[in-house]
Amino acid sequence: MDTDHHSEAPKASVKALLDGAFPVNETVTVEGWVRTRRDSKAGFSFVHVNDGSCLANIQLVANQDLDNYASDVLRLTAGSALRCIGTVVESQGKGQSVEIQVQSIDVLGDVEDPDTYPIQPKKHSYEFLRSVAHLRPRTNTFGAVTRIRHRAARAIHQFFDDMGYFWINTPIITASDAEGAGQLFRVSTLDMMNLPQTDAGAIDYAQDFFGRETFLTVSGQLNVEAFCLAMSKVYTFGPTFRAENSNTSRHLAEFWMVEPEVAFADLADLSQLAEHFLKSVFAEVLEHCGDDMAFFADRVEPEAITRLQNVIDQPFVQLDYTEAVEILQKSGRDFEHPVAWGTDLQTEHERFLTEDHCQAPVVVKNYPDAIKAFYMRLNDDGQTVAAMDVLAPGIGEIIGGSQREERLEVLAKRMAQHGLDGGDYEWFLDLRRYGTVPHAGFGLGFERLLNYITGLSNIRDVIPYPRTPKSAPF
RNA sequence: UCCCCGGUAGCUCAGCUGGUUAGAGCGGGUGACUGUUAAUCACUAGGUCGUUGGUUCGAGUCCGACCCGGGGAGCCA
Repeated sequence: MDTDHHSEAPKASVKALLDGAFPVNETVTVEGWVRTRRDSKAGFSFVHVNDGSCLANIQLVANQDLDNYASDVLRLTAGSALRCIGTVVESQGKGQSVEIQVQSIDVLGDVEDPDTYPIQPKKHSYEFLRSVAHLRPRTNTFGAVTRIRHRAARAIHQFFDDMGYFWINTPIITASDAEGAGQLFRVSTLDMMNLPQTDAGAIDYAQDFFGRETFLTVSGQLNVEAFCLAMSKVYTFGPTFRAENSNTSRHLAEFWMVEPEVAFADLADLSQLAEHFLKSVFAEVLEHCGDDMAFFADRVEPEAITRLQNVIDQPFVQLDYTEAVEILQKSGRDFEHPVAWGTDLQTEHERFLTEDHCQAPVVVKNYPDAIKAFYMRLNDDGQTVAAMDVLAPGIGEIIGGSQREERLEVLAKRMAQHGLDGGDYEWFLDLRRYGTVPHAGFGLGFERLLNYITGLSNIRDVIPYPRTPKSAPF
């Protein structure tokens, strides 16, 4: 337990101390960053210290008889880093069960200019905190986000592991565009000031690093399908890149996506998987991040905890796209965008369905063929595909998925209709030539999930370093 | 990319229809007081009002352009 050769006292995280892992009268080493300091002229100071292990701080009580009381303790300000050796004692004050009676305190790093240190014990705007992304982990809010993000990621892996899925690390660099649109980040080592050209005057990508055009992945789905049709149950969980000029609170240029892919499964199996998946992750977060969730319920979104519990307790509402259109048309609402069968649901329509009509997560299934991607399975009606979106109140689309087109002829025809070059996708068609089976999968935006869990409304506040159009600092 | 809104002290903001030396709270410093809890009280330091043109006797305030940020829309996860 004692890995610190500077002292004999075992290191104690703030979380362990407040959990009662160290008995009263034990001598421990506490390390962390000062949040607040209050001095008593009776001859001692209270120093609240946070080490990120939990939301709460540990209170140090430092007496004036310490050698460095005047020189160091009285000069501690928010953000100072310290190591302290002290005794666990029952607190004489209210607000905490135990505190540390300091035996020695060592300032590891003071704050150069306390007057301009950005993180103060006060409310800051999220916009301001984004401008100090390297310091915002020291705030209560971002610390809580960080712990919940970790727990949710862990819960996702746990869920799939329990269900017999394998985690597949699909490539970040890819030559294909899974969405069929020009929205990719180019990966190149060519000298942009001196681009090699072909005889025809085009850029000669044969001279580029990979000998062809390459991009950052927009989805691991196509690659993971190959493993699905061998391992049966697989998923990806990794960074994803979209070069869309989207300036909203729900879009990032770099985000993390979870994409399960299941063999021998249809759309009904998939929507059931999505529901179990979300419920499992929410339950895990509620169980393990109680303090952090209580913080969000108190400061950010009063319903943060209750709505997660409601999702866990209630079955998701299942709607056919056609049904959803009818509900919207009969709603009597004066929508800005008209509702018509054959057009995609607009944000205002999705919000009505999930926030007003159902007041719960909604699974909308079987969309018109024309508005969905080429790889989605054509239904027997010849007009719709076996696609589904899971819509969450306040967030909108959180999951998008489909049963995949496993029939070679139908897939080839759909690819041609979408103008996709068969050559780059021959390997994808191979999967339909050799032992094809019905299979299905979905994509979940990890940050959107975190927005829903925490109640934070901006996606830039649930990822450590947000990348958005015209913005990639730090 | 489109439509709105904004940019004043380290932070959060106020500053009316243009008018002398631009204000508050928090934070910082100093002092008082207290087993304190984002303590309290007093004093104090701190601002080329996003940039740049223009209108005017006079611009934080009005107009144009640009930069940056936010909200909404589209696209999507």
